[in-house]
Amino acid sequence: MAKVSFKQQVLLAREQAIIESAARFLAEKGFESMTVDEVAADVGIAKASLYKHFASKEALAAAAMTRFMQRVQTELAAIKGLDGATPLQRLEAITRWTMTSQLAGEVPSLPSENSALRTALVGDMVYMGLLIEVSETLGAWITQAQADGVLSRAVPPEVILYTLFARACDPVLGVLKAGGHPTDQILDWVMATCFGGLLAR
Amino acid sequence: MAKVSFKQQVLLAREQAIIESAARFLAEKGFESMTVDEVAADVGIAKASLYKHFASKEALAAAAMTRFMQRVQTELAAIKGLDGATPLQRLEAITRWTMTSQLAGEVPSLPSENSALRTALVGDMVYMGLLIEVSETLGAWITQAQADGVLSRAVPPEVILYTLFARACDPVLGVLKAGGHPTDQILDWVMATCFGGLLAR
DNA sequence: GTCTATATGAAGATAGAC
DNA sequence: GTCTATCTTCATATAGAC
Repeated sequence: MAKVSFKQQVLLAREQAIIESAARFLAEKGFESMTVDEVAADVGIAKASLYKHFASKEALAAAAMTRFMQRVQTELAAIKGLDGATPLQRLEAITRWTMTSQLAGEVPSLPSENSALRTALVGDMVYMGLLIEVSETLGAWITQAQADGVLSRAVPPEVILYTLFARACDPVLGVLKAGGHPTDQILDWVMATCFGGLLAR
Repeated sequence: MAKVSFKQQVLLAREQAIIESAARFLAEKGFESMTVDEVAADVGIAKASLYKHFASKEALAAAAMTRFMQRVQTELAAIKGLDGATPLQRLEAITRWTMTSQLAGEVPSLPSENSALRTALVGDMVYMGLLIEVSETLGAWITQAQADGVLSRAVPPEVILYTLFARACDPVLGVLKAGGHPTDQILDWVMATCFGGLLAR
């Protein structure tokens, strides 16, 4: 374990504060609408100082996305530790967790296909590594749940994986929240439509 | 019927061309990333000329959104004309149609909650009027399908309505398209996950 | 209404003192 | 590393001739 001086710890803490702030703005208004000025102002530092920590707006956003993926991974590790839970229950657990995060304004909205951020992310080894690990964990649960016959076999695992990712950013959550519904109620509804579907059962 | 001179028709056609182009860029890269320059260049006119037609970028985007809503309404009218179709079948038809449009790059991605476009849209009487009409049509089918027992009664009609709106812009479609799957296959998969849910039936 | 040319402003990024 | 002040770019929007 490398020794970390007090000064370095302060710097690291500041860096975390910057990422934290960026993540919130990213969740709130998206990459294009977020400005480096407002992030710096929110943290309470000069913009030039921020640029000492991150080379570009893209790098900053990538750091925020990476931090979120790390949290996902941490949560996945906790869910793996649940003894006796079925793969399906684990999938439901992580989905509910991401939705909760989204309602709390903690999920940076995923960039649209042609975003500058997109390009930066696919070149980010750390982020891509995390993304792959998360995908593999989910993928294993999905195929197992399909084998168990509890998850639909009408669609390939790939489609289920993408759907779960997409639901973490589902705009329906925000609309219902704006409608004044309680959080638990919203979660139940959206989980029901996601897993149960719109058709009656 | 007011008489429309030839000159006016040419202008109207040009205006339609502008809207058409804007709609494509809006679908491709979103409101923030779309620039008035590229729209003007795409249409083949000077930017200043475009501003003779539309007062602002927001107004242009609003026009594109409005045109899309008009198309939705036209499609809804056609679906209403289908004799013997159940409300559920009509809902499935319009959903499949919007997804098809999305894959064709014809659906302007709906603005995130804190967008400048959002503000412009809620103040646009024509757009809001169309949105309300469309919502009422869908709402009627939804409640009827619930009463028939074929659509889930575990969630209020409101949630189903929002979910259908959201699925018209589902990023899963684009990801699967990028993955090289044929359009019909994609439609079947996403329709299945939307209406049938992820759980086995 | 269409054009060329330009004004205006916002935002990403940097220079240079401390 | 942090700051103030500045540079640069680019996108929205407009002026003014035709």
